[in-house]
Parts: sequence; C-alpha cells; structure tokens
Amino acid sequence: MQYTFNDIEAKWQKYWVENETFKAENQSDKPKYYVLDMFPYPSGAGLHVGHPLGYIASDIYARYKRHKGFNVLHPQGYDSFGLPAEQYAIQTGQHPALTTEENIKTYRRQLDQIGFSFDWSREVRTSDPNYYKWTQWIFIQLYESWYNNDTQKAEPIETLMSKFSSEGNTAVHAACDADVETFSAEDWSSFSSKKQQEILLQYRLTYLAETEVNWCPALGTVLANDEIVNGVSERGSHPVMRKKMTQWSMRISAYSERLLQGLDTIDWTDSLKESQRNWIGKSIGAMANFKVIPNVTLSAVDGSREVSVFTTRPDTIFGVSFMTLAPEHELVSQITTPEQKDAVEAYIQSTSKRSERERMADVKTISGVFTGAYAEHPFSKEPIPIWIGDYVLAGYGTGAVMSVPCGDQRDYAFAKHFNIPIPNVFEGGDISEEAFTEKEKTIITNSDFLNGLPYNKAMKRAIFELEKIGQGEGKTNYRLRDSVFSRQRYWGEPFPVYYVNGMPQMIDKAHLPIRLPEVEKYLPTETGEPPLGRADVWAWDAKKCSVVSNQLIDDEAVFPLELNTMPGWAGSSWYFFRYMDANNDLDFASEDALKYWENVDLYIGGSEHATGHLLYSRFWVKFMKDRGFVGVEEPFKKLINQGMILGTSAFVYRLSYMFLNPKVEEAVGSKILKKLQNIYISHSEFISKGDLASDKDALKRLKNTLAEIAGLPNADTLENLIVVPLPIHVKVQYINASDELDIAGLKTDGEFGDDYKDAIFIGEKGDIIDGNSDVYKVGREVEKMSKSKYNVVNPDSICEDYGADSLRLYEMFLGPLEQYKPWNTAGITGVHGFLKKLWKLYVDDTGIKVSDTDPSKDHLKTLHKTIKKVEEDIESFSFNTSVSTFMIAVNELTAQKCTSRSILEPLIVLMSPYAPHIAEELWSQLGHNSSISTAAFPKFEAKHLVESSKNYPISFNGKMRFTLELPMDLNKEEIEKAVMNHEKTMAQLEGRIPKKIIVVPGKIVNIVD
RNA sequence: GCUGAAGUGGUGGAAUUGGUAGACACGUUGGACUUAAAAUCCAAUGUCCAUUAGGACGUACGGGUUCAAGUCCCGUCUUCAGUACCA
Repeated sequence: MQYTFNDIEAKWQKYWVENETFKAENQSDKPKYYVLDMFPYPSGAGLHVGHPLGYIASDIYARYKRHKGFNVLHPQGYDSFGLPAEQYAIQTGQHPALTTEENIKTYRRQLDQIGFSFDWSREVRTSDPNYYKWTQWIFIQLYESWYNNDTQKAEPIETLMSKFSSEGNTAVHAACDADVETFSAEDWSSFSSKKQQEILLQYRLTYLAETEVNWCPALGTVLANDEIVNGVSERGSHPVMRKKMTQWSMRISAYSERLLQGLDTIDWTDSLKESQRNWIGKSIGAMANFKVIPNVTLSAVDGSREVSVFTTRPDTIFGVSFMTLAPEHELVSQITTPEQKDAVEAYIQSTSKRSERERMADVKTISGVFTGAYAEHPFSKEPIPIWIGDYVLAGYGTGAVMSVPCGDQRDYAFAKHFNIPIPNVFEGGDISEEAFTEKEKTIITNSDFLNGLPYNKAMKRAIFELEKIGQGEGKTNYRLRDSVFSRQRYWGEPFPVYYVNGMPQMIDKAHLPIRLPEVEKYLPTETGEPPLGRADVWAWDAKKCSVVSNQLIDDEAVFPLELNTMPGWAGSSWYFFRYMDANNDLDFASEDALKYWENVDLYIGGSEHATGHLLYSRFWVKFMKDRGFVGVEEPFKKLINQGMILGTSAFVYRLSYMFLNPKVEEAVGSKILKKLQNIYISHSEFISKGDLASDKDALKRLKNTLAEIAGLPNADTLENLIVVPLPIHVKVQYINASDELDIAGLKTDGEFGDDYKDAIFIGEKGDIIDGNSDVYKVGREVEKMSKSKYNVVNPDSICEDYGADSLRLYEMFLGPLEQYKPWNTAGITGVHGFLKKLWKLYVDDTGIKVSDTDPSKDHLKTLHKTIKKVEEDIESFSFNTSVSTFMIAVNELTAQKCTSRSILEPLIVLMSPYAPHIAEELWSQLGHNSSISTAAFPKFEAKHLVESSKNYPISFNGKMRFTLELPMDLNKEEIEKAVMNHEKTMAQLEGRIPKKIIVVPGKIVNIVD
C-alpha cells in the first residue's frame, strides 16, 4: 500500500469537521488550556508559507495538550477591518465587505488544507456587527470611566461627579488633561451642564482632543508618519501640512505604571518586555520651576510667570547656564522682548515648516534664538537667559529644559555654538571637547549645598531643597502618550456617538450595534470630511433611537453621528475574550465562560506588534478588570514570537559607484581619499535608499561631513568635486527568479545628468571605470515575502505536491520557531522522504504489518528516549529538534525491523501533533475507531534507558583520543585503573607519568601530563 | 547613540549543568537497481597533512578562568531587530 497523502489528508480533514473533533466545551473536569494565534488580516493575496509557521507551532502545542488531558481552547478568526480592503474599494468601487468575504473564504480553504485543529464554531470577525457591537460597547465603558490615581483603578464617571459636587476637584487625584482648571463644589454646581460635560471630558478614559495630524489636501486624507517622505506624500509627492483636528484619544497614559509593573508577572521574552518598557519610558527625576525675571520693556510681564522643567538630573541644577523652550511653548510669545521679537518669530516660522520627523532626522544642525528674557536660578538667584531651540520637543515633559552644558551633549553643543558659558559641576574630567559622560558624572562640585556629594545623594538633596522653597518636587515622567483613536476611514468600527451642540453623546447599549452606513464612494468628501460624511443615512434620532437620514437633522431630536471610525487595534484589543463565548448575544462573553477560561495561556504571533496590539490589549484588559467586566489583569500569560520565513527574491540592479573629481585627490591626498571611500561605504545614513543625487539635503550634509574629515576649511571646496557617494546596487526592478530577462532592454541613458559629466567613477575595488556605461546585473536577496517581489511561496502547491503533513514538519524542521529564516523549497524532500519511511515502517504491500510480539530492549530504548526528548522539546517549544528525533527513531526502528504494536502505537501518538493526518490514518489502520487526538500521550519510563555500560571518551590534556567501553557500575578508582592499563593509553603517554587524572563517572576521563 | 538578539561545515541547523563539536536534514561526489529517467537503497562528505596508521587546525576576532570552553569572564568586530534630540 502506497502513502497516498492527498487522499489521506482529505479524508481526515473531512472526518474532523463531521465529528466536531476539536470543539471545545466551556465546562469540563479536565484542566483548561487556551492556545491562541494572533488572528490574521485576510489580505487579497492569500496565505504564503510564512503565515502558517506560528499556527503550526500553536497547533502542535494544542494537540499535545489534548493528549496530555487538557480541555483545550484553540480558536481562530479574522481581523477583518483594515486599510487594504478600503484601498481596493477606492480603486474598484467594490464594497470592502464583499472583498473581505472573498478573502476570508480563500484563507479558510488554505487553513483547512493544512489540518489545523481549530474550533471554528467560535470564529470571530472584527468587521461582523455582532462582534463590533461589543467593541462599541467597550468604547462606551471607557467613555463612562475615569482613572482614580488614589485607588490606581478606573472607576465609573458617576463617582467623579459626586466628588465634584461634594468637594470640587482640588483633592481629586485623577489621570486627566494637563490644563484642567481647579474648582470648588460650589463652582461645580454653578457650572452649566455643557461646562460640566466639557470638564468631565477632560477626565474620561476616552476623550475628544485637538490633535496634530499630517493632512494632505491634495489626497484629502490624513497620512501616517511613514507615508510622508521628505515632507511630501509618498504617493504623488503632494505637500503635507500639520493640521489640528478634533479626535478621539485613549488615556492609556493613566495605566503607564501598571503596564510597566505587569510585565514582571508575565512570561514573555526579555526583548519584548524591554521594548514595552522603553515605549512606556519611565524616568525618575524632578520638576523645577524657574521664575521669569520681569523685564521693564515688556508691559504685560507681571512677575509671576514661571518656566517649569523636568529633569532626570536635579543634582546638576547649579550647572544651568541657560534654559531652552520648544519653539511651540506657550510662554514664548509672552516673554520675548521687543528687540528679539523679529528673530524669534522668524525662527518659529522656519521650524514650523519642518515636520517633526524632519526635525528629528536632522540632529546635527544646531539652531535656536535668544528670547531676550531671563529666569532666576532658584538657589543662586543668578539670571539665566531663556532661549528657544528645536532640539527641545513640545510633546515631552513640559516642553522646556534647564540646560546643563557640562553634563548633556546636546546642551553642550548648543552652548558651544552660541558661545554660552559652560560651568562645570563635576569633579575631575575634561569638558574642553565634549560634555561629561554618565560615568564621569559622579561627585558634585561648584554647587553650594551639593558640594562633595555623590550624584545620587545630591539628587535627593536637590529635590528636598526645591520642595523646601516651593519651586519644585520629585516627579516621575512617562514617555507613553495617549493614543489617537480616530481614523478618517470607512472600513472600521463606527463610533456609537452622536453630537448635541458639539458635545458627544453615547448611544445606549440596547441600540447597538451602530452599523456602518452605505456610501457611494470610499474617499473623503470634497470638504475634507471622512468617508462617512458621504453617507445619506447617518444621523441619530434620539427619540426613535435609530439611525435615520441626514435630511432629518434638526435641533430637537435628530443629531449628526460621528464621522470617524475606530483604528485597527480596536477590535484586536479584546477578541481573545470573545472566543470564550463567541455566539453570546447578551454579553461580550458570559461570566461563566470568562471565569472558566480566564486568559490566554499561550499566545503566538509576530514581534511587530510589540508596542501596538500587545500594549493596547494589556491596557483594555486592565481597564475591563478595573470595571469588573473580566477577572484577569493580563491577557496573555505566555507569549512567543515566531520568526518570519523569508523569500529569495531576484532583481535587476544597476551598479552605481562613488565618484569623485580627480581634484579631490590633489586636494586631500590619496590616504584621505581612501578614508573618505570607507566612510561612504560604512555611513549608512548617506547610502540610504535610492539615488542620493536627488536628495540635495543629504548631499549637502555629506559634503559638510567630508570637508570636516578631510580637514578642509569649508564644504565649498568640495562643491564641484563630490557627486554621488556610492557604490550601491540601485534596484531597477524585481523579477521572477525563474524568468529570463533581457537586461540590455532596461538600459537607460543620462541617468545622472550633466551635473556629473566631469566626475570620475571609482569602482568597488577602487579602480576607475567609465561612468557613462551603466551596468545591469541580476542579484538575489533574502527578504520578507511580498507579492511585489515575486518571492512568495504558496502553501497550496506544497500541500498538493508533498502534503500538509510534509509542510507542517518542514516548517518546524527549518529551525528554531523564533528565528528569522529563509525558505528553501528544495529541503522539503527530506521530511517528505521521512514520512514515506514512516509509512513503510507500518505498512507494506499487503497492508498494516504490525504484530503483537513483545518488543526488544532496543525497541523500548528507542521509543522511550524519543518520548523523553519529544516531550521536553514541546514543553520548551523546540519543535525543530523533535522532528530530528522522530527521524532518528524511525531510522533506528527500521534498522531494528520493529513491528511490535506496543512500540508503534505510542510512536504514532507522539507524532500526531506534528503530522496529524498520517497519524490518524495509521491509528485507524491499527484498528482504532476513535480519533487519535483522544489517545493519551505515551508515558516515559526511565527504566528502559538504564545502561549497563558507557562508552567513555578518553581525553589527554582535554583532547579526546579514543573511546573505551566500560561497565556503568565501576567507581572512580576502577575506571582509572581500567583506563591506565589500556594499551592505547600507554601509547598516548609514551612512558610519561600523568600529573593528574580526572574521572567523572558516567561522563569522561581526562589525563593530564 | 541606546536597548535587545545573534555570529558553528557548501546550506538550514544540533550540542541538557562547562565534559566525544558538527546530531538530523539539504546539497555534492561515488556506487547499486534501470535500456534510460524518476523513485529507492548503499557509501563518503569541517579544513589541511598523510598510501595507511594517524596527526595538526577548527564554533566571528583577541585575551582570561578551568583538568576540560561553542558554552563562563573581560575586550573588540560584524549582522539583524526595535528605538531615538525623551531633558
């Protein structure tokens, strides 16, 4: 009988569906185990071989846990809202719901053919109204909550309202907007209800706020930072503006400390925890307030203005020689003196043109302007000049810094550039060239009451003194910012929100879901409203409690609905709870189900979600815990990041070379020229993507750097000399690796233009080549699989040619789960051959050949060492090594001609998580009527591995020379005697007397002479 | 720059607590079977020297600890990923 994998796999896939083999029950005597994959976005391209990697691993683990007697929840679903479907809709006019449905069908077919043990009865789709109904509901709960810093918990907004009416807000410690006014209980009750609502909005966990976005008028949409290149849109090169928009935000910053602390309670990789820690960015330091010195020429100054700064090094406060405000800082306009007004305004003008990204990219250029104002040092009372500079970011801390040039490189560079004094406050060291490093900043000097103190004591003392004079306090700052929750898109969850007099109102739970309205086009409106602005039936009738036509909007009962939709991470922040009770109409999941399944025991997915999905989910879960909706504090107990499977792409590239005018060599000498070449090559900033010739700014920067290195007075000397600093391979286009291509046909002329006609080209080896001849070659590169790179390997054809079991085994065999690794289809013949060998171990021409004879000692030894290794491997997620173990076992048993049922039955159970189809088939041929998934995992018995002898490696001075078979029960002395008397030992020693003989019984013998 | 991970044959990768480096595969070479091919099976395969016996060298590089180091310690280099005027 042949191993007809296609038939066998189809047969068992059908069996599993018909018998609901993998359906999980919400109650059981067995212990529970919840294994989850990050659910996929169903893209139009379908699955490639990289996608199932994590699913295979989790499926093996889920099946293993079932064998081990657990009630396993292993569901799957789709993160089906998202941009690609919307883009496709814009281009084709097809409704995203239709294309999404199509894509899901493809995904499901592809997933099914790999033989996953998903419980599909629990499938969720984020774009399903029955699902997003509950996403909307959670949004409402966030709106109806505030964060109490005293209890460190979210509470219903009502408790805040009652605090306000009994004591005002002065004693309330809450996470809220920075600019909340203070009021008493009397004030509160005197406020209009609109004013009360406005104040409450500053406390809610989701709130409306003015946020700066990248607005592209030509495209009529908001762009993400990555969609902007050099200040213009990536698509179409249209100008992009910073624009303030009112958007929903999530007060995730309220949870900074808990999100940080919670990391210690979960089993994630260190690198992932570290990313989240960095993202949360806790820094401990102090706030210090510097009084602005009134200036007689400024009429408005009243002497009460203060510059607040955050610093992590309050011990350096006597090293302050200036202060720097972000150009956007609100004090700037108030304190600037008339003499400096023009300069300051010109500076603000020029910096506002640059995007935040540009500012951050260009770290080297130092710029700033003096405001003319001075602040008073809190202790020395010296006047300190106040500058503005764009190296200070408005968005972090207070948007102002106390500049300590001796201890901070940026302050140092700024001070040098503008000739500001650099007072030293540390003992020892040298600050003639650069600021002190962290290591050098130890003992404080020149600092009044801090003199002689080590920095950590000085920090405490400085904070104490600041608090004493009421000009500062200890403070912890977090980098984590609230996240914008609005998207100007169509294909996302609509907000359950309508507006009365501009104030948001939540729609009652009873009327959810608020379904996405129909629109005739998926683009923003001509007036710049989001796509939902095109909907005709998109108003809320507060009396009838239903969505009605916009035409009916009036002042009394019909109001406009929110036009934004929720971002992609909304639906994915809580879906793991929905699987627990996916078909519940009354609640997002029943209390019983939530209590039984608790949270995810094992979560597998990509590391690209480290600071997105994995942080937002933790935030929502903590919130839901606070409000009593769920019982757990963390969503994912253990998390594993599967590595990416990469494809090999082929492309045509044009060789470009660094080329310099010969004058450079004259000017700088050949030695420096060589140095320059190395710098070009190692300086990745300059060898950026594409052709540097088109990036004038980068070219200019390069010239400055070169001039500096070459010791030239200024970059002008190089003006006509340096042209393009390469070599790089400029990719011309990707090709299908197997295609023949007429490379000559791609040749183009005048690529560099006349600007560079005097240049000489220097090749990769330093040789001079003809600059006008472009050279095209075909290159190969291992990179992420992508349709546009023609390097995608499709699992369908693999399943057809080799079977799903081969695919599963091979993906695991490829290497450690967490590692990035290239796909190489050639290797699959190895595992496929192994499956055939396995088949032949059980089945011959006449059928199953198993016998009920007693197993030999060798058989038992092979089986039990396999059980032991495989169990250890699965527990440690080392799936690649267990595949090798299976190969070794089958090789050994084949050589031993084993047909014993008591060996072959447990062996196939061991393998069934990895290769479930062949396992089911052999299991049933062995005479079993029920699925192999119900069989118990074989039990390891150590007695079968007990050896009576050991093949000792005999080393001389640490080098193994030969091995010697000795009985296990010999003691040290007996082993030593046996080894020393051996003729090979004599031969090695050649009569020398050993200085020392190390004997480790059961391991090794080492003879030192 | 900072943080994290990694660097082992032609390739993917093994190696438990420091104890026989290169398991298991792919590829390559030779052979068997075949008219031939595929499939299958057998053998060899880290590099170098040697007819053999055997030997030398080998886990990015340089040191160190140890009877013994891929594994531990110090320093250096390289690659990948994340992050970045975060005060």
